[in-house]
Amino acid sequence: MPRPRSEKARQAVLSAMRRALAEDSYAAVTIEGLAAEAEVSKQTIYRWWPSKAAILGEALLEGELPGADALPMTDDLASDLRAWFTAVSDQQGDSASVELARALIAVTATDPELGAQLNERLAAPVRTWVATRLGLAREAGDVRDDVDADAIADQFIAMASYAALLGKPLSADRIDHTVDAILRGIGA
Amino acid sequence: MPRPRSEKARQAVLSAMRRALAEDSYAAVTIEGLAAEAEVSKQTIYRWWPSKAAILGEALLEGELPGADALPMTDDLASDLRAWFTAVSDQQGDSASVELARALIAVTATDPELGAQLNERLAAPVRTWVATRLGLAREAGDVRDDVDADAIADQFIAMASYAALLGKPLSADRIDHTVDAILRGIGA
Amino acid sequence: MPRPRSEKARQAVLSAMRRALAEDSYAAVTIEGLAAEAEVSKQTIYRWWPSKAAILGEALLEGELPGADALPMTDDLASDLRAWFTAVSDQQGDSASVELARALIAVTATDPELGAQLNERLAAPVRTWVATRLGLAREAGDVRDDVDADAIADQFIAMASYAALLGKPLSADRIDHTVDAILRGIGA
Amino acid sequence: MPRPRSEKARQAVLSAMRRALAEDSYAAVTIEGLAAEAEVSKQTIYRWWPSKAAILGEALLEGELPGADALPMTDDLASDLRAWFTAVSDQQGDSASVELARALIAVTATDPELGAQLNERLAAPVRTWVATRLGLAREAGDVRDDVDADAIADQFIAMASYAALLGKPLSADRIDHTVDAILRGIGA
DNA sequence: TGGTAAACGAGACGGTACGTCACGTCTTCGC
DNA sequence: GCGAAGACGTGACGTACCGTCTCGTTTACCA
Repeated sequence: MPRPRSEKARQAVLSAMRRALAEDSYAAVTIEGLAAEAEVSKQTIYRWWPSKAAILGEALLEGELPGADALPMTDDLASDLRAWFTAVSDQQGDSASVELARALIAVTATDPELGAQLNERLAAPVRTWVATRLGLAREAGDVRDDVDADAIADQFIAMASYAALLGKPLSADRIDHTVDAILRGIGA
Repeated sequence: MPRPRSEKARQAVLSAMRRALAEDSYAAVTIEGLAAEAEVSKQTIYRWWPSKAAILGEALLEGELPGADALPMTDDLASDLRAWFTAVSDQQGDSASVELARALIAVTATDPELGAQLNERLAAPVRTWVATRLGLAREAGDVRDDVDADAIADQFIAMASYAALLGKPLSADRIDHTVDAILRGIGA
Repeated sequence: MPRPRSEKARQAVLSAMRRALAEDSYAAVTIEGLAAEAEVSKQTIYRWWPSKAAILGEALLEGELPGADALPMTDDLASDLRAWFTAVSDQQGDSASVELARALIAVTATDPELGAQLNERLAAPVRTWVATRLGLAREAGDVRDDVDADAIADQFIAMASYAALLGKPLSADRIDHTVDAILRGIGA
Repeated sequence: MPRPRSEKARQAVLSAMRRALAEDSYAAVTIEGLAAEAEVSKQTIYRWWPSKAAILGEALLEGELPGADALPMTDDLASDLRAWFTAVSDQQGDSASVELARALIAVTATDPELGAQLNERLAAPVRTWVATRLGLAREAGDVRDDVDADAIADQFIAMASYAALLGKPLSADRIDHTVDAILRGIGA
């Protein structure tokens, strides 16, 4: 019966979180600051989110997932993999994206429970893409039967995360090398 | 005639940091708490370290580096790689090691500069081990000439870090799969 | 056409105020708490009362005025005065009454304007009683012509208030002493 | 060994409390505001005082006690009493003094325990003055043997408090009347 | 007897102050 | 003269109420 939750306030907070991360490290973001930036009372934040990390989580889930939006599916496996790595690498040229990724990592390092949940959700698209794409390749006889798609996907995500963490996107050369080695590793 | 820096105090602080990390996340560790735990004044800490992260760095460098102490060098490449991944995976069964690794990641996420320095130092042994071991294998004709040892090493470290971050050590099965795929990827 | 003000809600609030004061100091009473206790919405309170103090005022005016209900009027002045002081002193044995009196004092200390209005109303019966009783005594020749009834009444109220404030009701002995001295002071 | 408590900070807080009371009611004074006004951190206040009331108490004890500094002791009892009431009445013309007195009353209404302690200390000089002065008068035969000095003193303080609370200082006329009645009441 | 408008409960909202915690700096004194 | 102890100003924490503002629901009057 009471007044319904203000979607405006919710979006303002999530957006403030994204803006704050673009300028500061996750550790430097304060709830006080978010409230001020979003022109929302602290109480409103505490009413709806249990922690700073939860706000980040929601902001991530609503926003574009780092490295999970470009899921190419042509009929050339090599070029698809290269395309994904390249997209990730390009995205890591944008500091806002890098900071989002780092924030996600920082949250996970501090609160593995929540981090795992977020990872679950953010990695899922990549995992299903890899599974689908490799499935097709296997049917085409391009890939071994015993290939473990999840292992490959985790490997991709690990490499992307590590690159984001250190702020060193994979170079085009290294992407080529890596994709070649992977293909040889899983090829029929 | 000044009194020289107290090595005892220094060790007490580093050890307090290690003990604190065994019980709490890096973010939950406070300088105030370290000082109390180490029975050292805050001033002593501030005199010798510029930040909490620096203490962690020094503690890491003095302690055993996670996943960098077992660098096997037999004449069987496959078993050497498996041995390394297994050692890392075993070490990740120990929560203290995991927390150290997570702390390192958290620091890097917050302060990439310092994180990169630490990473440099901690990853170096792994990188040189991979370079040396693959060099030998290449001489033996077991590995392609164009293999990029650093790329491989980074891939290893990325996978180990990601596993530590999520608290999900690689299973024996996945290690086998992964090593097989890598060998196929880089094999002559 | 509209729904009329709910007398039930009004009484619930006033009663909640009285109950709250029986357990806590006036400063510790909150409108939020009153609303919950009275099972009334905050809005209903704010619709009908401008302040917490106003609720207290109404509660006081509806309830029994502390020290203003026993206004004895026999033909023995000394015993009448003793009776009043004794009644007040007895009432101050009841903690609920004391807290009501303290609340009145607290309101007055914070908002002298409103406090004066309340005092006006609550003290009026005492003042008229003193005026009437002393008038009779003067006619009987028991009391000087120049006696200032209001001054005497104020003195009574001041003593009662001070006793309530400190939680030290006048002892029987002191009442006797005081009444004797007063009678000598105003006696013909 | 540590740094000793800063007397400067202490005085700044007490003085800020006195200034704040001169402008607002005690209830409207906030610790936050005191800290800002005194240019002192909240922590410093909380380190040394358990409550806002305690600050007021210390401020009162260090400052001039309302109505307790003019304790006349000539050889004319009537004029001494008149002098005291007049001094109190005059002091109540100064709004700062009135607000201090009201604050004291407000504290007592909220926390009778602490209020009683403060009252003890602040009333003591008056009580001893009354005892001494009436003692002299009794020796001179001006006053009855059975007079209860404490009862008289409490009566004085009650009247002064009540006047301060309502902001209605006793008029010269009423002082005369009152002192006359008291003298008749206690006179030999 | 059904419409309607105010009063109601519930509670979300932007705020302010609370009392606590840790920060990084400083001052004092003892070893 | 280093180091412990700890006071200091600063500022974020998470909580409690403030007074205002929607929300649907309920209910007394009037047509």
